[in-house]
Amino acid sequence: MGSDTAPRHPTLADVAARAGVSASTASLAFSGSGPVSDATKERVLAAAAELDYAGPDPRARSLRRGRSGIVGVVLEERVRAAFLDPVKIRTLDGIAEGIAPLGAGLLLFTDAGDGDAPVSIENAPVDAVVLIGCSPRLDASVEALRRRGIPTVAIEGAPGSEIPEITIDNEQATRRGADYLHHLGHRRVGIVTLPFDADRTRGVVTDDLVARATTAVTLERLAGARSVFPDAPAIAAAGSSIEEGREAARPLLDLPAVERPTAIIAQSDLLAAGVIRAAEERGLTVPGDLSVLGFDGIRVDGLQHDLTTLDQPSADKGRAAGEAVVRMLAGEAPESVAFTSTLHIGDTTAAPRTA
Amino acid sequence: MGSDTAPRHPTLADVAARAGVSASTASLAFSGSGPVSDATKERVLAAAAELDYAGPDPRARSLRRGRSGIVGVVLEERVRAAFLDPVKIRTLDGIAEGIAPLGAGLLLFTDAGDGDAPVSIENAPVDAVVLIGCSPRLDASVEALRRRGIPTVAIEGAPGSEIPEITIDNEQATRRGADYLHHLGHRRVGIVTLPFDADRTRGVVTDDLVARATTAVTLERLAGARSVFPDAPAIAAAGSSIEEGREAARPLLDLPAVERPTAIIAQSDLLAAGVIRAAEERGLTVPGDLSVLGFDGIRVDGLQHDLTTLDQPSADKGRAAGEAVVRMLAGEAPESVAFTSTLHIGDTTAAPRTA
DNA sequence: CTGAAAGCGCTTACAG
DNA sequence: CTGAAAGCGCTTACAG
Repeated sequence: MGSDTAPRHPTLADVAARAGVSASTASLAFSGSGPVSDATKERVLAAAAELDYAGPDPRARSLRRGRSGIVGVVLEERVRAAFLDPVKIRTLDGIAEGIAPLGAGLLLFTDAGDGDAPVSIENAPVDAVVLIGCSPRLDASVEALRRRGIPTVAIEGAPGSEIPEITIDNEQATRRGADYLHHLGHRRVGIVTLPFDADRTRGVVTDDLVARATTAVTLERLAGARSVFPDAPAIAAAGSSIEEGREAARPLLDLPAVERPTAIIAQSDLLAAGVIRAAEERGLTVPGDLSVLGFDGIRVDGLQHDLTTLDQPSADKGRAAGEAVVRMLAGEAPESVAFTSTLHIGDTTAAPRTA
Repeated sequence: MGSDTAPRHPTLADVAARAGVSASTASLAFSGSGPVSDATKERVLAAAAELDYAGPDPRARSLRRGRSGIVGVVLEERVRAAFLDPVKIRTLDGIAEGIAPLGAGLLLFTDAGDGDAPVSIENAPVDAVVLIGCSPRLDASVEALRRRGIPTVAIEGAPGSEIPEITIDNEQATRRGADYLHHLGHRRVGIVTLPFDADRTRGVVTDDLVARATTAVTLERLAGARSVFPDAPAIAAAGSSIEEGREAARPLLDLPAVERPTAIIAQSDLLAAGVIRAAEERGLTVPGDLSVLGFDGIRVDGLQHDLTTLDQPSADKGRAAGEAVVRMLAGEAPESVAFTSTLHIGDTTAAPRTA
């Protein structure tokens, strides 16, 4: 017990001292952004090597420069949930591609609303942010980022805010799918929806739930379905997963045969896969006894059907968001981008048996 | 043109001034980590609200505190490539789960070797790092992180380094699969491998290539296969993808029928799927004309077969790495973890026709 | 409970 | 080409 305890890592000042130059000069030697003689530069680098100096501290550098070189991606809910959702993965893939010119890192975190977490919307050291997906907390997030002065772009669901949005035609696309079911002869149709709000309330979709909804995507797809089937009963799931779809389908499928829907419109492919599973568990065949329409256009692992669905360009959306970030960071004005989904007719829809 | 141009964001000092307290007190009011009277705290918060202050700057905070609250994940090659690889996705998922107690963000970047990029191994503002997967540049990465004093754990492929490793039984598992093929009666077996080095050299695997290899996983799986089939010809792919597998299978499948392998051992499921596609393009049936063994245990999108493969616990590996990070950050000594893969017998392997 | 001071490690005008 | 100085915005002992 005597001298220094923790073996402190060397700093630029240490390197400068050893090289016999000023800190400014040492800094220049590292950044290369100034006139330094080759001899001096060599001396600094040699000193750094001798001290096992790892290079300028990124924390100090980013404080001083005001930029961190990091682009944030804000996911709703837990980060790991996103890794289980093929749509999110494809979107992330697109973002990574879009921001590639930046050489920036991608910081993933959530808008769980905990501003005290080490990394959150309120305090993440990011130069720009992409908000992904229909988060109920979106308004608060956008506001927090505005206060921080951080360029932001939202993928889906920031209606009314000032930030650029990357969207798809949720309502029109769903209407197109619903129209198709209608043309096939379906009249009793059920809907399985994504969550409406931060609480992710499960169960029958009431007027009240709709009125208090904060998730634009859910509302838009619901409106599209109801524009064709105004009275279609809807059940809200708590998220986009096969299991949630299976649960949500229950009240619809357990109705007496004469009341049971002949078709179900699901707001995501994973939900649709759950609906199909629920139907098959009850001995119903798809599309014989029940037609099922999805949304997304992903391939669902293990699903034996070619799902009829609205194919949306997830990766394109991500890339557009990434490119918007690059533009904003360059001081340009980014623009919102709207993509279009296409109806893919698979083998999970057919005319109803009793048509 | 006169006064201030850029509408500077308010700082803690501004808030303190407006609240009529010192910066120290204002800081305390925000962090909550000190004794401040309720009245003062309220005054500070009110001043902050009036100034639209967004809270302490994370860059300054992390410089001062010495921690960023960010865990880095280093991927080989481009970030977006990882989003296309199911094994990586499952591993990331596991890491996210493992570090959940930290509330930390996950910063994804690559070890592309460009230390001048805004975010790289040399300068990423991270508290700890997980190196994922068999990177040829691993040694350099580990060394850079050691110099920076950043706790590091490697998933696969850091033999000989001082850092904890999360591994699986690559050699033994592959040997188990090869044994199974041998028992089925196969004697002419080909191998399609992952890359051996940073160059990702494609083509016939020569002794020279093996001698210069820097990717442990590739070598271990190769050794496992050759322990059963010492003379098996091997073709290296440039990555783990269906297309690479398809290409790599070509020289093996284009041999005259009497020399053509009756079975191919692929070092990943994606490569195996490519091998199967290549076989079917040539009118060969699997497993009738060719048995195919994979590695990973993922479901390959669009593959009509139930692949015989070595099922490895990717998510578990990620979680173990995340937990190791949490332990290191808590000052505990982490330990290496070795997982075991299991042989899954699907419908892509059978006795050879000429057995 | 509150304030003055130092300092985290670097970069950037500004002189020379 | 090089150096002295200021400051990025905060937090943390240390006094009081």
